[in-house]
Amino acid sequence: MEEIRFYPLDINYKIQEGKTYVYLYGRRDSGKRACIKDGSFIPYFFAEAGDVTVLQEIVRGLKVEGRYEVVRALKTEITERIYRGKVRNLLKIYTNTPKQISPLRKELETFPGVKCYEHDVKYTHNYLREKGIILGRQIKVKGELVNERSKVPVWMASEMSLDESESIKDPRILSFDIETYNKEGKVMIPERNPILMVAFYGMDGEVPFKKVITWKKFETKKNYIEFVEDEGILIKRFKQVIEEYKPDILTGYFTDGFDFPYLEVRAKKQRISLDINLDYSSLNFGKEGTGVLIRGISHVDIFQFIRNVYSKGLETNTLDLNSVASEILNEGKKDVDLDNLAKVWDEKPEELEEFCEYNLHDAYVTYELCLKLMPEMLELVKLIGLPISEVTRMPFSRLVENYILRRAKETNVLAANRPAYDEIKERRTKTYKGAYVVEPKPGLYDNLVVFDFRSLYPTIIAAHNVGLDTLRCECCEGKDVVPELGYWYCKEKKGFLPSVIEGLISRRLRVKEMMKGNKDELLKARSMALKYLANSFYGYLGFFAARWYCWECAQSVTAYARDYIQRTMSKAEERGFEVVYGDTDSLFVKLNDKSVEDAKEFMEEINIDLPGQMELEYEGFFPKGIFVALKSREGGAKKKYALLSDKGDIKITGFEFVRRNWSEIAKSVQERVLNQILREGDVEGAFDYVKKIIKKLRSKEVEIDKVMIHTQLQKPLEEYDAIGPHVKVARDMLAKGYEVREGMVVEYVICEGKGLVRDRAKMISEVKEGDYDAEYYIGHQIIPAVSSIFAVLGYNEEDLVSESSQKGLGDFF
DNA sequence: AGAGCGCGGGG
DNA sequence: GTGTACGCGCTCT
Repeated sequence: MEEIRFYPLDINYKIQEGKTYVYLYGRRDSGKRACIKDGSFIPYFFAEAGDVTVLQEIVRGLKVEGRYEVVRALKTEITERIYRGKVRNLLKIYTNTPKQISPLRKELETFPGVKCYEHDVKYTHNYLREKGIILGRQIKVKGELVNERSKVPVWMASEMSLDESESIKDPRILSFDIETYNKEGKVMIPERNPILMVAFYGMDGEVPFKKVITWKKFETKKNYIEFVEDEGILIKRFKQVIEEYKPDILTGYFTDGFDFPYLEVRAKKQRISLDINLDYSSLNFGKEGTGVLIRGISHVDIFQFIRNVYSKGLETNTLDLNSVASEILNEGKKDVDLDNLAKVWDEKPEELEEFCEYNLHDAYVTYELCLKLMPEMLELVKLIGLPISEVTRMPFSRLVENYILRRAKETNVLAANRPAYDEIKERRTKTYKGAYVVEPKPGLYDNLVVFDFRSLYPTIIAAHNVGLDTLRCECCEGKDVVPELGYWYCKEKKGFLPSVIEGLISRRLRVKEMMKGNKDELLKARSMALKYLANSFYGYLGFFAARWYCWECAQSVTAYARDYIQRTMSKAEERGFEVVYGDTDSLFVKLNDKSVEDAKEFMEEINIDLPGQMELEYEGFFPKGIFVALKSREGGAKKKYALLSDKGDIKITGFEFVRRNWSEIAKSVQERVLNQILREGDVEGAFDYVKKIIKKLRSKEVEIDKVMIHTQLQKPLEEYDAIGPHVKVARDMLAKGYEVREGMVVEYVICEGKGLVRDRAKMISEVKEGDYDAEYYIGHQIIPAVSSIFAVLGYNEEDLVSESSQKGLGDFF
C-alpha cells in the first residue's frame, strides 16, 4: 500500500465484470502522469411514492427488460432529502451500472404516484460531488498499482482524502493545428482532400517545443520541419508526438469542429486507428456538438471556451483566431494566402516553407491563448469541480446548473429534474417582458458613456430572497411585494438558490479584498469566474431547460431591477446627462457638456446610495455611436447598435450580416457605411456610396463574384423537404452532370426572371458578367444591410432606391 | 404564421 | 450525457 498525492484533471468510467469503476486521470505531485481507479461508488437514483416502504417491496421484486440485459435493483434504502424547502422521504435505488438506471426508472414511473429523481444526473459528476473531489485540487490516495493496459500507471484506490489547499500549477500543454489540401476555398471535403501538414507547439521547461510534420520534401533550414513519406505516416507521427510529449492538456482552435473530425475521416481512410486515449482505445466521436473528448488527456478547444465564456468581455464581434488573438495577445496571424496552399503544394513545393511557418504560428498563437486563459479556465474548473474538457464546453446555463448541483449535494438538497420535452415546450412559450427599460432613441450620437449594472441581478436575488422555495410562502404574505407583480418571497427563511448566490457574492468580495494591493493573476481569474457565475444566475432562472427554472423568480428580478434602474436614469437626467439607451444591465448616456470625469463622479454618487453589493460600473467612453431601431418588432427595438471606442475600434452589436450566405457586395457595403459614418462622421458620403453601388448594380457594372451567394448543402440532396435556392441550384448541377455531394458549398447568383427566388437562382458557372437581377440584390441584400442605419438618420428606402440623384430627408418608416 | 434550414469556427 | 435542448434570420409553404 502506497500513498500518493495526485491532481485529478479528467474522469470517466468503465464497466468490468458488471461493476462500475471510476478512472481519475491527472498528474502526481512528482510531475508524473497517473490514473486512479475507484470501484467504491455505486450508481443510484431516487424514487418518491405515497408510501416508500411499499415501493421498496415492489422494487425488490422488480425485473425489467433493459436494452441488453435484464435489470434489477442492486439494493435500496429509505432516506431523506430536502425538496423545495421541505423534507421528503425517498427510496434510494442502487444499480450495478449507470445504464441500468434508465430502464428501472422508466418502469417505476409507470406505477401511479411514483416519481423519480436524479436519474438524469451524470454518473461521473455525481461521483465527484459525493466524494467532494474538485478537479484540479490535490487529493491523497492510498492504493496499489494494478496491472491494466494503460499508457499511465493505474492505482486501485482504497482510501482517498482531500487537500483543498493545493491546486495544480502549470499543467503541461500541447497545442496543434492541421493544414489541409483545399482548392475550393472554404469548403471542407475531408473524404477527398488530404492533410498536408500538422504543427505542434509546447514547452519543455524553458525551451519551446516546435514541430511541423509534412509529407512533401523541399529545401529548408528550419530544423523543426520534419518530412515523412505520406499522409498515413503523418497521422501516425501525430499520435506519437502526443504520446511522447505527455500533455495534460491538448489544445487547438476549433479542433472540435475541424481538426479532429478531419483527422477522423483521414485516419479511417488510411486505416489507422486514432488510439490516443490513455487506455489505448480509439477516439470516440460522439454526436456533433458534444466535443471531442480524449480519455485521460484534457482536450481543450480554446474556441469553445472563448465562445461560451470569454467572448463576453471581448470587443471583437467575430471569433476567428486572428481577431481573438489580436485582441487578447496583441498578435495576429501570419500574412499568408492560404488559398494558394494547394497550388503551391502541387506546383511549387519549394515554396512550402512559408506555409509551414504559418501552420506553426497558428499552433503557437493557440498555445499562448490557452496559456493566457488557463487561470480563468482552471478557476472555473475549481469552482464547478468538473473536468476542464467539460467546463470549457459548457454554456453559462450548464455552468450555473453544475455549480448549484454541487451545493445541493452538500446541503442534502434533492436535485430538480431536467424538464421533459413537453415541459420545455410550454416554458418556451412563457416569455415575460420587462427587460428593456429605456428603448434606444434611434440616431447618431457623440460622446457616449456606457455604465454597466451587472452585479445588480445577483444582489437582488440574494437581498430579496428570490427562489422557488421562498416564493409565496405562508408566513410572509403581503410583505415586500415585488413591484407590479404582487409576488412575495419569504422573509423568515433563506431559500436554497438565494443562499447559493449569496455564497458566490461573498466569496467574490473576499477575493476582492485579497486583491487590494495584490495584482495576482489567479485572484483576478477567480474573481472573474465568480462574477461570471453570479451574473449568469438570473438568466438561468428564466432558461427553459433549467432544473431550477422559475418563471416568477426571473420576472421578479427584472421587476426589482427596473425600480433601481429607473431611479438611476432619472438621477442621470437630473445631473444633465442624456439617457440614450438602457437595457437590463447597461445604461448609455450622452455627455453633452459634461466630461468623462463628471460621469465617473455621478457613478460614485449612485454607488453610495445602492444597497448591499450592488454596483454601477464604468464600461467605457465612445466618441461616436449609432443606434438603430428594429422595425417589425413589438414592444420596442432590440439591441442593434455600433459604437466607435476611444481606441478607434468599432464595436458592432446586433447587425447579423457578416455571414457567408450573404453576397460580398452586401457585406462590404454595410461595413463601409458603418465605418464612414462612425469614423469619418460622413453620413452624406455613406449615403452617396450606397446610391453609387445601387447605380452600379443597375448598370450591371458589379462583378459576378461580388453578387455570388455561397450556401452549403448540409445534408444529401434527396433529404431536402424545403427547396431553397441553393438546393434548386444543386439539383440543376446534378442534372448537368456535375458532382453534387453533402457538405459542398453551392455558389449561385440570382438572375432576372419570374417566380420564386429559387427559380431565378443559377449556378455560378452558367452566369455571365452582368447577368444578375439588380433589383433582387438591391432589395434583398443591400437595403436590408443598410436601411435601418439610414432610417435612423432620416433617410428612407425610397431615397436610396430612387433613380433620381436627388437625396433628401425622408420619413421614418 | 410556421416549418425548415444555414450560420458560426476551421482550410 | 443514465442522451431531445443554441438563437437568429432567411426562404418557402
